[in-house]
Amino acid sequence: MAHSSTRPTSRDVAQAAGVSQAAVSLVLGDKWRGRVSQTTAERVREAARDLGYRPNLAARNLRLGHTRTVLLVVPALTTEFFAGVYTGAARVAAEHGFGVVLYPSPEGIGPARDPFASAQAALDGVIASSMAADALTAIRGDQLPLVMLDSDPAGSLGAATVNLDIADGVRQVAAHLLGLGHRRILHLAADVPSWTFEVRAEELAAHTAAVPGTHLSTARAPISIDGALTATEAALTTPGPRPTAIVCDDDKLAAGAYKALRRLGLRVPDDISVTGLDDLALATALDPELTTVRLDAELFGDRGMRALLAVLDGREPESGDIPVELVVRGSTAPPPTPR
Amino acid sequence: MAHSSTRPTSRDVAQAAGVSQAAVSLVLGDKWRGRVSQTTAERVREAARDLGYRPNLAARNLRLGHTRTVLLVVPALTTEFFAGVYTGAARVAAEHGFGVVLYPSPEGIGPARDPFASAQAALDGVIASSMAADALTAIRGDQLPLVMLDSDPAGSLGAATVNLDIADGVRQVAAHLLGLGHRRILHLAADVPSWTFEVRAEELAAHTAAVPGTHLSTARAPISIDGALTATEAALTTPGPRPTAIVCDDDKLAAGAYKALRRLGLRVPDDISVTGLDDLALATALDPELTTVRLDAELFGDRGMRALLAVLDGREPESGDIPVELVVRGSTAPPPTPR
DNA sequence: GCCTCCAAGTGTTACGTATAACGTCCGCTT
DNA sequence: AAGCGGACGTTATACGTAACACTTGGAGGC
Repeated sequence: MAHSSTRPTSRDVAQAAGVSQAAVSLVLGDKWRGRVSQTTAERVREAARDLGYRPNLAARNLRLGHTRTVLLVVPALTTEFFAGVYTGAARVAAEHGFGVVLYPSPEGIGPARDPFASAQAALDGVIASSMAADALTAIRGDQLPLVMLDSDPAGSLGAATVNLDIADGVRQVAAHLLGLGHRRILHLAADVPSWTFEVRAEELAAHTAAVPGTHLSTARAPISIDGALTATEAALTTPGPRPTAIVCDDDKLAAGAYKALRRLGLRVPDDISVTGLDDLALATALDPELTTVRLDAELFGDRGMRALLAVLDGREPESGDIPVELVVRGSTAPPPTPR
Repeated sequence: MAHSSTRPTSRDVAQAAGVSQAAVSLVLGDKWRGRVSQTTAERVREAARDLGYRPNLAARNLRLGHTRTVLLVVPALTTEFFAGVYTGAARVAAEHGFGVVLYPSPEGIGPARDPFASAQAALDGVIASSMAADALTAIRGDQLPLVMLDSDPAGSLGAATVNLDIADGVRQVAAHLLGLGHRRILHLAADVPSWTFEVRAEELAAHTAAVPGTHLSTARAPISIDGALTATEAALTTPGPRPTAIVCDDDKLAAGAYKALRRLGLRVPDDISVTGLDDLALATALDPELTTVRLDAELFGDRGMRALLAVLDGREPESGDIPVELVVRGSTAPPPTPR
């Protein structure tokens, strides 16, 4: 409360402690090992505390040339999945003195092709999830360190990628269903052009084709309960033998499938089995509880952030996909015996 | 690509365009009405484009003394509700050239009492949701403009508040249930010390008490499906007449109640009615679909951000609670006729 | 007794931007 | 003809911080 009503600066602290501004910077920056005496350091800290001093981040960032802030680009915030990714990323960021700002892309906020204008912060790096290639090249043009989540390692222009082992998850689902005896399977696919969903389709096709006599059909729906409802209803009311299992690209689609099946008077799992992918809270709210693939969203964000920190340090990011786990619940059973 | 490999500065642009750095600032800052000629301005813009110039935000923030960045403090990110609040707030922020950084508080990231250290950005203001009083005073101590969401207007130390009209929502639920003939009601309450949940309890008590012969009981559960499951099961297996309706503090609790009822062999809504509050995607995934109170999360964030912008401008924030709407679905019906 | 060296600091500078204050030329009025 | 103001810039400065280069007063070595 020296004289001014504005926020105290390091110079105000220096004056209060009777030292130079440089000494304050040394002490508060913990760089004072053999440069400032114990007692002076304590005096500085006390003055800072008394004045309620907080360093001006803008000035620090300007001086240092970096901001310790990264941008997390996510496709949407309509499930808790990406909230989990954010939480995981933000936790390890905080451990390393970094902050995370979120950019729900692309049709969300602001001009879609300029995440940087919207994220008002100056950035040290970017973690981008399931991003379209053109937006990717725009970011690359900015020379910012970049980590891609859930993206084709081959198509990422050399950016580091961190992926969940979705392929293995789909393999587990296929093995589970085929092991129960299912041979007519409907794939309820997300109608979103994204690498991760292509992987699901390819992997499922490959594994079902490996078992003779298996038939795989596909229905596409936007990722919403109602979208899945109508798509499933349409797929199940076409002529021909009915599938005995529905593999959904995510849990939300599965919830829509449940509703379609109820409308059609079919019972899960007696008449038809259903699987999801994500393991959202939704999965255990359904009746019966959904057999699904558990994705560890927080670990995903965690690994993504660690990879970005590695890139920033010039180190090699840890490689290897994140394992996923099939969680068998009540929505899958052997197919009904034909009579 | 003049000479340096670092990011181009406004001075580089000036050199390329053959003008002074000040002129560049004028042009790019759109302050050149009668100060720079049309043709020079165009030349500057072209040079900036060619060099891929992006202003250094840290330098701008330092010069300007503000950051156009606000902090949004939310209790958790485990449902899409606060994701919606963020989305709404970020949208209007972007429209006004502001950015939003998120701080999931308090047991989440970093040292709980210092949101500012974790949010690495320098801040112009704070929007805080359902916040405990001690954290509130810590923020107030920093003299930052503050808007409180979902908080007691009387206890906010003079900070602006923006609230959903939860009281009216609860009133609508009570009127709906009482109108159907329910007289024994169980309140499945969130076991979280927060003003918004106190309001729900008080309001429900007041409205049921207004109808003679009505009995209200209460069960408390943490906000999770499993927590609600066990609490509901316990409440319904105590001796005495069974309630005919369960009013849940939010949709997630309602999902837990559904599971408990299924275990007990009770049917919704024939044996017992259930209501929620939030209208998450979960509500329509349940069978039967949940009668609940729709909260417009994005509008909530929108109004919160607008209020903060008003405070920053020295204007008076718009007052008045945000209306909510009862959505009647299949989970409520008249109570079973005693026989 | 002189040189060296270290602890304990201080003075100064640069980061990149926005803007206030200042110059200059020229056309036009009075 | 003198002056005046608008168009079109430029020069200089400050924002608050971190770090480099320097100073100073002893203590210790030989």
